[in-house]
Amino acid sequence: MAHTSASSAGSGAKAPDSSRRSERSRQAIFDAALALVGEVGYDKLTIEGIASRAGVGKQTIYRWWPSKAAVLLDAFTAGIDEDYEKGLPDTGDLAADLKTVLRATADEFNDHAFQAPYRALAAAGANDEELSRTFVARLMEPGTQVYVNRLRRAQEAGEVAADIDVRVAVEMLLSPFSQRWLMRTGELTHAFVDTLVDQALRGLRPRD
Amino acid sequence: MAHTSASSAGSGAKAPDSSRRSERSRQAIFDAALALVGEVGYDKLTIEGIASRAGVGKQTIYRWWPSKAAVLLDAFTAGIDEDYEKGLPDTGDLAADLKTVLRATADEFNDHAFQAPYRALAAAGANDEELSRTFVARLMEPGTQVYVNRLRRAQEAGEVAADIDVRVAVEMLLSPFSQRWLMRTGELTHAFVDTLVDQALRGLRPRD
Amino acid sequence: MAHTSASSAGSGAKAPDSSRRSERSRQAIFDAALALVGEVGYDKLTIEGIASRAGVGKQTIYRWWPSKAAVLLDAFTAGIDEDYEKGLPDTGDLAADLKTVLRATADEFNDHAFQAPYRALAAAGANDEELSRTFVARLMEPGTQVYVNRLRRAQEAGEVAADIDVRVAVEMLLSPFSQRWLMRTGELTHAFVDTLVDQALRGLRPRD
Amino acid sequence: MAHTSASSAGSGAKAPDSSRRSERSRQAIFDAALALVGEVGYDKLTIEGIASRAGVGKQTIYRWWPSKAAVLLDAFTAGIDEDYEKGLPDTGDLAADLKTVLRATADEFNDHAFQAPYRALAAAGANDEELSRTFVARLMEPGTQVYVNRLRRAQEAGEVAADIDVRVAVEMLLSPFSQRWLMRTGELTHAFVDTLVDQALRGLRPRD
DNA sequence: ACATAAACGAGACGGTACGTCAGGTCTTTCA
DNA sequence: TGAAAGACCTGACGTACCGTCTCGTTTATGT
Repeated sequence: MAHTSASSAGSGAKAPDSSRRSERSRQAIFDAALALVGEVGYDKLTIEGIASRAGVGKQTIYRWWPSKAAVLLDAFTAGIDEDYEKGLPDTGDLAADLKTVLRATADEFNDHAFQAPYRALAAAGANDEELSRTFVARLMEPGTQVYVNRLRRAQEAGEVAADIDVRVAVEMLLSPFSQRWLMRTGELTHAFVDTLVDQALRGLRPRD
Repeated sequence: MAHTSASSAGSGAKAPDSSRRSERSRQAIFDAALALVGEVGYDKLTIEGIASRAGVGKQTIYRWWPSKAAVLLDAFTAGIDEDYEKGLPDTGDLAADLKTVLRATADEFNDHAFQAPYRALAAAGANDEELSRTFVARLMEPGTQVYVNRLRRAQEAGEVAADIDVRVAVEMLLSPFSQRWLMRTGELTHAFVDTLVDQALRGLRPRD
Repeated sequence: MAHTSASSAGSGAKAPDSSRRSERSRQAIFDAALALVGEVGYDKLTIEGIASRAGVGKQTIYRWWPSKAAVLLDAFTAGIDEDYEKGLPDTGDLAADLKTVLRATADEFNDHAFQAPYRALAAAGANDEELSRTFVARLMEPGTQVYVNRLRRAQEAGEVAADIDVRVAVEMLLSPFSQRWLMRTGELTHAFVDTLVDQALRGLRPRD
Repeated sequence: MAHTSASSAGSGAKAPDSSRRSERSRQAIFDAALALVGEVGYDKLTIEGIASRAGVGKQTIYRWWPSKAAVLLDAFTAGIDEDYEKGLPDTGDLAADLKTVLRATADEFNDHAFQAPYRALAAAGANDEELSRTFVARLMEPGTQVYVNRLRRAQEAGEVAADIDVRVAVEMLLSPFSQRWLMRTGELTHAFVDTLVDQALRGLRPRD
């Protein structure tokens, strides 16, 4: 998977030659950024700190990224590199499939190493429209899409009513989850996941 | 409604005498903070900027608040001061009541003056656990509670199935709304609100 | 002895009623100022520090003195209160008399408690003309004058040549002493004092 | 003559790379410091003021000097850079030679542009032992030494008695001069200089 | 293999804001 | 009503980073 910079622009400025880029530095910067955001938090994460920890000149960061948020976004997505192509499991039991996946996701979101950068990026996105578009497109949208696809298939199979807006249905499933985590309004337990799936699916079934 | 400072702590440090506090300065700081966050955004909002705009010494801000986030939170809540006691309307038609209120809320969230501080606080909360607790308790929880109450009443009236977890049901209603707005994953239109309410209620009805 | 403020001015400002002044506070301020200048040095001596140490409001200091230098000057002179009226001893042996007094003075100047405030005042005077006039008039001039008187008497007795400028002669005796101490260009030893007196007197004797 | 920074130390802190130093900034800082000390006086001289006037970041000053006194000392000595190697004139007439030089020095000390920084440094030195050592070594000692050398030569020529302590003799000549100026105890007129030289030399001559 | 040009590490630079300290003024409260 | 207490506005402190800009030093072709 290619990880282009978060800033695609570069209108007038002379672009650096990315073929001569030091892979070594790039990786060291990612490692440093992720380590530091976990240690000191996003607010105290600095370009200087990353450069110093990575054993890299500041200019090497400024040459390739426009902001610390962009660095972190690239670092995080490079570390994820997950395979959305498989899609959700489809055992025929929609509720069971959703519970399986969401329980696993809950465990992931409860992992400390994962929290700091993800939270930081979500927060930075709230105040920076361009960043949030990239964040959503790169990280959130693919994850959402697999749910949409799974529900679409269930809909075709008659498991879900035809007049259901699948997109909204997925949001009803995932947003309470994201919201609890991001705003710390509640724990992400397996019990919560189960209740969420059960109640969400109640409304999707075709009426008699 | 009393708005105490976001930092209730005061462990070892000697607290200033709040009875001698200048109400004039307090109000000027709130006005400046809200105006500036709208003009320059949260990241470029500075304590110095607030102090200067408010015609106030920096120390007067540091004396009463621990961070710019705390200032903004107090400023924002002081400006809201809304009356949650009335609760949601109850015309007997749950769907209609919810649509009415959520459409109005959508309009409010689409208002520019409201966006900047709210977004900023939500974002700051993501990286600062203590702040997020205050933010949730002061701003989000009361708003959520009125929905919980309304649904509880509907449940008692038999409009909503007895085995429904009302809290989760409210989250299914409100989180997609908040999420769309915060992450900019979609527009907050009246059509979206209507679909959301309709699909959410589908699952709540008692089964035949 | 009356200790008027170092700033005699006070042209337009309404003068406080000095008859109602708290002698208790005044003394506490002097004690605090002298103690602190010895502990932290002149540069880190602050009005707030003096007020706090003296258990006194800041305004009580600002009411009666215009600057920390003025406080210190009053504190120091109040603590000295020496008796210049006796004048120098006159045993008939000018050299012996001078050596006796200057050796004692050297010991005094080498005393730590004496150094800090005196140095501080001399330094402050270098940059503040008005203060230096007061400092000189109150502390240096009286001390110089007793030497002038003693030499004048010696001149009348024929021990010192009639065409000698006594004032300059005294400066030749005392300035090397002060200079060494203030600028730390040398030690104030008894040997130095003796050499100084001997060489200074050599030029004063009437010529054959 | 090389003018190294007043802070020779650099014990634990990592020293900046002086080969990359901006000569432009260095000179601008000197100019600003000297101009400002003349305009506002030493007490109101601030690092921020110097930086701003010099068009320089504050850190550029803090990187190279430990205090405003050190800046001023370097600025002043860089501006002097005088040539002590020539020594005092030696026409064979000691009194005339001394009067010539001291009259010129008196004129220099009466020059306004010279006064502010020199006074400031002398004063700062009184309260800061390390600074005073540098001040004396860099500015006062070389000036004193040329007098010592001249007198030594005169002593060898038999013009001055062999048992005279030349160092003390020079102090008797120069200290009254410095003292009058620093403490403002008198004017530095040519008449004063002449009297001083004449009376000082009276005691130096070999006895019959 | 060598020249050359770009990326690189390092870090000085002009700036902005930080959070703290003290200055000097003003108001409130107490004895 | 003088003095304690201390909140207030002001402004400088010394520090941390910002983003830009040289400096030599690799490094990686492309002739």
